Amino acid sequence: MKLSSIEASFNPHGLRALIVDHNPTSLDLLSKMLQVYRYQVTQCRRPREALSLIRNGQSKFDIVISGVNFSSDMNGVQFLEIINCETDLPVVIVSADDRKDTIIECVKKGACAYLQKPVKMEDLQLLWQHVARKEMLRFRQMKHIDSVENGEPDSSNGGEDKEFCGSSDGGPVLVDRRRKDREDEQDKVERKKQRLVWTDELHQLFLDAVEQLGINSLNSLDQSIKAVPKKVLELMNVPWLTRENVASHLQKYRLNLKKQSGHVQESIPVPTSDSGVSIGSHDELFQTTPLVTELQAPLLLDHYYMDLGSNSILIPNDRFHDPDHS
DNA sequence: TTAAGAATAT
DNA sequence: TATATTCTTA
Repeated sequence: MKLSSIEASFNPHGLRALIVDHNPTSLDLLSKMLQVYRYQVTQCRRPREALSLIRNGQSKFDIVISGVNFSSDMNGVQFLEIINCETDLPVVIVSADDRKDTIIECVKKGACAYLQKPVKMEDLQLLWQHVARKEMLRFRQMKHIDSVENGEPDSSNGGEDKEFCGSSDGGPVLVDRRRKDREDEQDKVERKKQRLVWTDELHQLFLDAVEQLGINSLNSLDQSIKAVPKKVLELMNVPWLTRENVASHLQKYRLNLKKQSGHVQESIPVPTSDSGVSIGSHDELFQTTPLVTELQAPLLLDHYYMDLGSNSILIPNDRFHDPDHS
């Protein structure tokens, strides 16, 4: 594993989060909030369900976000214990319980963070840090193991990779850390970063922004800076979108404008084939898209008007800044 | 030093 | 082709 591949986890995009909460409403709310930052969310009502999801390995996760109070079943602290014993997934506890004892107990049992309800967007945006931290830790461990395998001197333990651990619920579990690490590494590679898809909703926001700014000045002689990526991005107000995303889209948009206006305007040269016939017709995408009504636009506009109950919201304008890009 | 816009890569 | 990334310029 190279460091660069670790750094791929230095942002929330595509991180697979398993969220566990007995209350369907807060489960749903948390899910929506996480999706704003493009976490891949799996919901779960009961800890036991969550455990079997993790154990059967069908779906992999990068982080677990759990409540503490569950009506029946096992409680959150037990759940936390078991997960920590069987896996090295980072576990974040979310609860309205602000008693110091509870918090301390959770941290003692291995919670990597304890978030007070109501959860803030900023809290969720930063959860990737816990995944990254574990990732780097694993990296160090692996380097260590490899050096032991290569017969290099080792001052600490004798290269013991197996851990024996009892669990209150399913009997003892034998974990081969080394094998698991390899699997997880493979897994990490498989977590491809998502390629942006310009959905109708997204494109409509783009169009709205461009329109507000005034159609771009095709030649830069026009002093009033109009539809430039940064401005468009700001107006669109989609937290996970990057300037580069918009720039790329804008480039294509302008190209298509040019093509289309070629039919009307003489001043702008139109690409022609050998036969002198104008080539390149319209691109569907940039034809007049039907206006998206609030009802029709599900997730995306949801982000705009999402009501988080207590204080209505909210999409923070300061987007996450990818350190890779700086 | 930032960001726009073009060119190029995937 | 659509989108991402890199390069050049301001």
